[in-house]
Amino acid sequence: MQEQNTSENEYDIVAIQDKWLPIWDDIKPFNSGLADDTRPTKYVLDMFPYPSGDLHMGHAEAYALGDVISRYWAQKGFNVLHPIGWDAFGLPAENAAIKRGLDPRGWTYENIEQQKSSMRRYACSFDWDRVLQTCDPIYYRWNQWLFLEFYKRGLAYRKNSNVNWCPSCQTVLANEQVVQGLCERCDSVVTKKALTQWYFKVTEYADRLLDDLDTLEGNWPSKVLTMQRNWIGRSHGAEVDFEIEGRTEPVTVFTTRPDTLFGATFMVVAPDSDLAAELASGSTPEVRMAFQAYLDDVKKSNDIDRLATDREKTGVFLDRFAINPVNGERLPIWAADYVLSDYGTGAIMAVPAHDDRDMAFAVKFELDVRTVVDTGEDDPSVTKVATTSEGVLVNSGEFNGLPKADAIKAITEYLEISGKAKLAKNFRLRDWLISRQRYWGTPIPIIHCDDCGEVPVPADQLPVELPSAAGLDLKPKGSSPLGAAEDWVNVACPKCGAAAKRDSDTMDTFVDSSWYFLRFLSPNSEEVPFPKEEAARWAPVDQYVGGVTHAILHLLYARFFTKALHDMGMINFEEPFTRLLNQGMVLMNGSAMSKSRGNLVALSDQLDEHGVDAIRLTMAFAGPPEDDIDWADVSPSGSAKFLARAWRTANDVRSEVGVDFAKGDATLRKATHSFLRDFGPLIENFKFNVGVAKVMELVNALRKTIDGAAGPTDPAVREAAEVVAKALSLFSPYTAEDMWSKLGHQAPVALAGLPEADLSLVVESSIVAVVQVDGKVRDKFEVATNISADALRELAMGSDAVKRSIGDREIAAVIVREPKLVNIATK
RNA sequence: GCCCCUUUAGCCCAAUGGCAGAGGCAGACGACUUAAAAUCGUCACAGUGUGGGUUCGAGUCCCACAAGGGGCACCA
Repeated sequence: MQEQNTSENEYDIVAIQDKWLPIWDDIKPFNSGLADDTRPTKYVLDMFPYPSGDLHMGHAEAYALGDVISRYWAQKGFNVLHPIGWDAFGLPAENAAIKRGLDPRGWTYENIEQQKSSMRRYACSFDWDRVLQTCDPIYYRWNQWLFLEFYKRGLAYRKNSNVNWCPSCQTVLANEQVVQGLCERCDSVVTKKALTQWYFKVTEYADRLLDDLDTLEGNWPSKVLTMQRNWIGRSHGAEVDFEIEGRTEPVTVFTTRPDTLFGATFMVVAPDSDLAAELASGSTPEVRMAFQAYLDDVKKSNDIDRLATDREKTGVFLDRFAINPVNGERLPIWAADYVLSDYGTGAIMAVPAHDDRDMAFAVKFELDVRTVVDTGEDDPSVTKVATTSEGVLVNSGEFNGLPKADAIKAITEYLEISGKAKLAKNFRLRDWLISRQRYWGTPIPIIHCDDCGEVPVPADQLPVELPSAAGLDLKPKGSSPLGAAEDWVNVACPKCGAAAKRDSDTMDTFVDSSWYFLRFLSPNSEEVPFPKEEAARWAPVDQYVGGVTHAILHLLYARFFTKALHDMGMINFEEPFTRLLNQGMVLMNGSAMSKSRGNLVALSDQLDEHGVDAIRLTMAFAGPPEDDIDWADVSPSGSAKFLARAWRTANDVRSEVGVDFAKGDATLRKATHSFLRDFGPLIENFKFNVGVAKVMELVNALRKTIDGAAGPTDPAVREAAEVVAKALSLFSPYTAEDMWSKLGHQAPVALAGLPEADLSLVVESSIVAVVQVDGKVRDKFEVATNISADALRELAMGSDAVKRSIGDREIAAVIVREPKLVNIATK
């Protein structure tokens, strides 16, 4: 048989892609910045990519899912801001540059161009007029501006502290770069080093960062909320002052269990604290030597040892004594590394009977155990197993008999009168170390002058641009490569004019990503980081989409920035991301894709083989978006097959644009409108996989109608095909656009608008009712949907099958749920 | 060690406390074809990881356990 015009009748995704991409470039359907746009606004944001190489399967999933949401709101008539940019500063660019002897700029911008072109092909609904790159001076000058605003307010400060140090890379590492105590890049054992570094005072916002998580409940994954709560880690308790023999000032300890004060049998101080050094120095020569030896040991230890479970407790007795404020007892003071110098006050009261760690220590060094809370369990002073649960006080003088909560209150209040205690809280959260001794980042806009100290770079001298990397040795050597850029680093002090030096550190790249969502509102402004009125119009982000790997750091830092900017009067909201979706990962045969595992699937190969639309559809259809996708379990060729099937239906329609749908086949119209009823809520609740299944269902119904009695001229066929094209545009925009065109419409289908369901077409006049006996189905019959309970009960009781099933048993109850169900319970 | 999530057909996954199956993959069969591919169509006795409980009724709620995944882990 002779084939007809092939291009007309065969689904050719490559031709379709080539046809529509330039047309979209021309008509810019997703331009969000038109002045006369009166549509309501939505801000949908995907976490921006790091430009390391081309896009991979993980990007493909994340951006496909974000695009479903963005395109959905566009179809619902919203002016959607859906921008994209690049998180372009950072170590990988610098390392690649070192390896190849190139400027990180070249590597970075090449990768950005590569990703940009892949993104366009991938047909995300981005507003391409709002692109930003954090390594552009026009972007990072505002990092510097914000840093200086923070500095003015005391939110940016410099301090000396013990930081993570990789002896091989010769650089400070962020906490997230330390994996199981090893440097993530070279696997060297990470040590601690005392360095003066810049910090952002995140802890000042600890309470608000914690409390405001409640406002996100239901809109963020509960897993992320839990992780943030744990990370901030607020504990309530009391600070209690202990007099120290031979010392004027008392030592304050933080405890969450002031109710156990009578059970304190010793005190422990962090060995690396000033207090420990001072107490030791006031002790005997033997103690001083023992302490110094212990301190050296502790400093040599690393996180691998520290984090080992079941680790033996170590410590050294300082031969000094504290006085228990509740009973005047002398408590020996020990230095031990299970007490941290940077949490609480670096000193604790030890209550071995009711704390596992104190008990382990007491057992090891044969210290007293005194039970002061009766929990009903065996006596810890006998068993040497601490009891930490609720109970009533014993051995606690006038407080005996009080339950835990009351005792905490009573003892704290009792000590408060004499000024020896007060209620207190502590956080696990630490301030954010933002200095990096690296080249490829935002220079810190501070000048160090011998006379004036830290001098902020005046605002009119921003940006402090990164000098060219030419001639600089970027290899890590413990201090920033920028220090060697003589022309750049040596400047006159802005205050006194004397010779001074620029701060040569750069900022952590998490600073860049902490406020980029606001920069999209005016990515090229040289006047302001973002205009207040634009922020009021668009922000906060209505829907944020990204990986759960950023559950703590990025999201916490962005929340901190948002609160700080709020307090600076720049924005009128306090949470940056109203709703959050964490998509899963793309795996291959059960594990993360990697070159070394040999299970890498190249996105570009997949796109070449199956087409963009099929890959995007597969991502959405694979399962719930937060679940991982195992690429071995899904079928991109099946997706392509479905798309061809859907596309063919549009090709088969034989009626004119504007035909009266009301005259169409009732069965198909019902399918179309129940689809319309179900689809929106599914997408809004992130059930994209179910949404795709519903489109498939509608396509099946449509196919059946075209091939059936109603045929391709039936108006309902056109109605259904148009709905399919519009719905499919969220997942597979090329195919949808081509269908829309075949149906006689102008591009873009993306803005054609999903109609509301006509529910009158969906209502059933009759329904199949089920009769159960003791929960088992025994009969069913068709009844009117408006049947009364009595009538339904009557029908059910009259059924022969039901009677047979009941037999001669006595009926206990008849539950009627009209019009669907009757359940007869027997005795 | 503590906390959280998941467990439904060979596989991926649906199912407001009310007939366990929406959709897909793989498979079987049929139509079309000389044949195959493509296309169109037909085909599902799994009793929902295990054991208890609540209920007229449980995949769904509660408890315990198991397996898999994730988070936290000397934070006083």
